[in-house]
Parts: sequence; C-alpha cells; structure tokens
Amino acid sequence: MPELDTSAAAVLTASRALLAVVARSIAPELDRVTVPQFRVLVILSTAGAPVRNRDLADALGVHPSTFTRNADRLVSGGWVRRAENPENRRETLVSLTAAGRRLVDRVTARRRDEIREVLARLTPAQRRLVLEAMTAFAHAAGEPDVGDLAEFSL
Amino acid sequence: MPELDTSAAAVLTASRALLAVVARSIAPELDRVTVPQFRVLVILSTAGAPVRNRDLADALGVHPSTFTRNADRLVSGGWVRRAENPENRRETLVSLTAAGRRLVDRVTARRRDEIREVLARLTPAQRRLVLEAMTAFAHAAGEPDVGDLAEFSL
DNA sequence: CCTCACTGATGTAGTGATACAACGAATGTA
DNA sequence: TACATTCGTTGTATCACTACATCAGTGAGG
Repeated sequence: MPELDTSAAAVLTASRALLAVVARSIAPELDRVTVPQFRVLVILSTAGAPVRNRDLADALGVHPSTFTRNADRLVSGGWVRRAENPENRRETLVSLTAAGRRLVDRVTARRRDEIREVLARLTPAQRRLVLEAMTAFAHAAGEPDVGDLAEFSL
Repeated sequence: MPELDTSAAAVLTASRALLAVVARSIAPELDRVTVPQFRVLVILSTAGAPVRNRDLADALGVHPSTFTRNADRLVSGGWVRRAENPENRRETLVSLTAAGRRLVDRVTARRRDEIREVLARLTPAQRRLVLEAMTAFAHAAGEPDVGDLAEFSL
C-alpha cells in the first residue's frame, strides 16, 4: 500500500505545522504557568468539575505528593482552588478559578485563530476538503486518551 | 464565513489527536532524554550538520551558558559530540552521535507508524482525501519556524 | 602589536518537578 | 471498638533548567 505511506508522510508534515501552532498558542502564557502546570489546568477544564487530588495525580502520572506541590504553586498563582470534599473530608477537590479558566480559554482561542488564519488562505473547496479529511482522521484516531495527552497536553 | 469556523473546529480536534500521537512517540524515550534535550537533538537532526554552540542557544531561545549545561548532559549521555571548529578555534560545534541520530529516528518512526495505523482504518478514498487536505493545510501553514518548534519541538 | 569583541565554559544561585518516607486525619471493616 | 486502609500533606533529597557574572582563549582591526 504505497498510498498509505504517502498519506502518512503528508500527515506527518501537517502534524509539524500543527505542533508549531500549538506551541505558539501557549508561548505567551509560559511566563505565568509552566507546561506541567498548564497540563493540570487543561485536565480540570475538560473535566468541567472539581477533581480529587489523587485522581489528578493519576491522570498526570505523577506521585500524589508531587501533585500536591504543583497544586501549591497553582494555588499561589491563583489558577486553581482547593476545597475539602464535603462528602469525604479526607479528600481534597481541586477546581479552576476564573483566572485559570480564562487562561485555558485564551490558549484555545489563540489556537483556533491561528488555524482560522491558515484556512483563510485556502479556497472554499479546499476548506471543505480539510473539513472532511480532518473529521475523518480525528474519528479514526479516536478520542485521545487522557493519559496520552497528560504527557504534554499542550 | 461559517464554514471557516466549522473547518477550524475540525482541525482543532484533529490537532488534539495528532498531539496525542506526538506525545506517545516520545514517551518511551523520556527516561533517556528530557524534552529540552530532545529539542536539541531535533534541531541537530534537521540541520544535518554540526551547529555552533551559540546558534543552538539562539535557536532554543536560551542563554548560551544554559545551553552549555544542557550540552554537558547530552554529551554525558552520548547523544551529541562536541568538537572545536577547526576554522575558528573559539567556536564549539555540536553534532549528533549515531545514538543521538537513532533516537530521533526512533521517535519519527514511531510517529509515522501510529499515523499509518490510523490511516489504515480509513477507506482508500478517505486516504486520498487526507493526503490532499493535509498537503494543502501544511502548505498554507508554511514551513514551521525553528523558533516556534523550539518551544517544544516534540 | 595591542586593544576590543566574541565564544564557550564555570561559579553561583534560584525555581520547578519529582519521588520516597512518614505522619495525621478520616473512613471503612471486622 | 479496634484495626486497617485511604488520602493529602510535609520533610527530605535529587535532578534538570535557567540566568547572570566572570574568565580565559581566540580572532579581527587599527
């Protein structure tokens, strides 16, 4: 299947371009939060609800104590909030503050804008092509595992 | 242009899937080199020739002394080699060792294999679609700037 | 030849990420 | 009730990354 290799090469090239977009979308925030810290914000953002300390550590693949320290810094920065779980007082629930949510939104918006800019350079026909192809690809790739994204989760 | 937003959303989703692929492709090497170290290897690999210490620091956007320390670790690990520039003895040229090149190749191969797996789930018609669309997108996005990739350069 | 600029390395120092051990508090169970 | 388990935090330690100041060697130009 030679066409498989050709297509794979095209995707590989496109992935580099997308990676650059992703990198640029976070770059402006890197003096506020570090990449590991941003990973936490992303997980909390997609969760949409307070998450247990332990579950966050598991999702990130780090030791619970490691996460405690990271959370300390995020709390100091005002990006997340800690609260005792009323239903189980030995658990700590971490959730995004308004500032934390805004930060994630800002990155997403920046990314979307950049992608839009690229798409604006295409013809409408090409855009339809991209829409179909990207949808098909994303579907075939399946929902990205939280664990995988946690590796970098930009 | 509502179709622009729809397409952008599709690309955004696909970018997440690709990001997961990228993350998985490096994960197995993360106990050998760190991400900043891997960035160095990628730059050297794309350069294809020895690069000056100073130029590497610039490409990475770090202080020259910072790069010296990073290079120290890479040399210790056997991933890169330092050599005095014969034409200018105050310059140090850094180049990949065979092991360093193999490491980068391994990551690339892993990435390509994963993409191929995803594409194998598509129909030949869809693959042609993906080939065209990804090529068009990558072209419109332009060559990723070294500086951008250097941010993470996974 | 002498001065000046450049290059890379080192000394020093601070921050972040990480893990392991231990501890106290809360919860679950026999 | 007594014991075991779970959970988060803290103490301790290590390592990577980063920058600034400094220094010695090198090269270029007057």
